[in-house]
Amino acid sequence: VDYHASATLLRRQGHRITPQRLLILDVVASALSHRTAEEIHTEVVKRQPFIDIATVYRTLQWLRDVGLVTTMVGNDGKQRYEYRPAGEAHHHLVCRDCGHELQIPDDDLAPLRSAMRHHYGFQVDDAHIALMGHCGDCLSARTPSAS
Amino acid sequence: VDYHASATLLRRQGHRITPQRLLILDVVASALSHRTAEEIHTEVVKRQPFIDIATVYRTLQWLRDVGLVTTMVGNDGKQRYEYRPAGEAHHHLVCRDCGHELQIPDDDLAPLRSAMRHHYGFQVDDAHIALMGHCGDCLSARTPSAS
DNA sequence: TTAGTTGCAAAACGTTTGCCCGAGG
DNA sequence: CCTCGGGCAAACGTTTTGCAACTAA
Repeated sequence: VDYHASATLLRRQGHRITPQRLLILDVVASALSHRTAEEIHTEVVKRQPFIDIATVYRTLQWLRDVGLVTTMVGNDGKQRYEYRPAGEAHHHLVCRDCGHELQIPDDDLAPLRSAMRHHYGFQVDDAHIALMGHCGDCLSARTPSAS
Repeated sequence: VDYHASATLLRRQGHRITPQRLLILDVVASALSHRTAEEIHTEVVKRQPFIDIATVYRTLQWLRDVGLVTTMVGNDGKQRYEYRPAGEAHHHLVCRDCGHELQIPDDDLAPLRSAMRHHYGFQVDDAHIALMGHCGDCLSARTPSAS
């Protein structure tokens, strides 16, 4: 993933680009879906064993502040981080069985958003939403008699 | 709220109905929206000062197990509990500004659910979903120039 | 009576913070 | 240089757990 340009830009803006920050950014950017701080730290330590998890937390907050990652709380209560340099709204379908995440475009939620706006005057966030459920593979693998 | 019948049924099923459990159930059932364990404990202690928060946690888990309350994690990472004896699917619009919760029927999410089913073969859970955003009151109170 | 529940305290867990050294610019 | 970020350890807030006393049934 191309985060090199972002790093250069950040350095020009006065941010310090350290090996730790680059490594953590690389791990987050290479991940395919949301990751917890601990998962990221585990991956980071494989390459640089002395990086502390506190550094991971601080760097993830920094990455969120500068707009390179977004955060969300999983249904396990843990904070999860995802690389998202541009601000395109997108959402997730998370399978409760296999844990697989499907990314869906904001267009799929647009009708719901406008319905909520009209029915209740409520403006649903653009920020990404995770819908829990079961993916097609797990559904077909399931016995019809089971709930 | 009528949870007396539920309590009677539970007792008949071999569950022990203690004063603590009845009080905690009453507090949860009287709440108008999702509450954290600590909020529930605060309310409980007003009536019975010696009830420990550990009892609140254990009772809330028990209430979830027997199907009288549902749980969800707020975007603050805290677990939140809501009295819901029947299984009617319903969802929430949570305002990020004032914290107000609007209950919406499952019908509002039905189109989205069927769209996800057809587009991605994904079965979105019936379990209630919280959509974050801003309610009409807070929107109109907001300066147009603000984000 | 007796299995299950409570209160208390301590542990567990994810996350944050204070400190001082070290490295980036 | 001089400021900011890093490692370490300790603090933090929420939730869980071990245990002895107790109580609902």
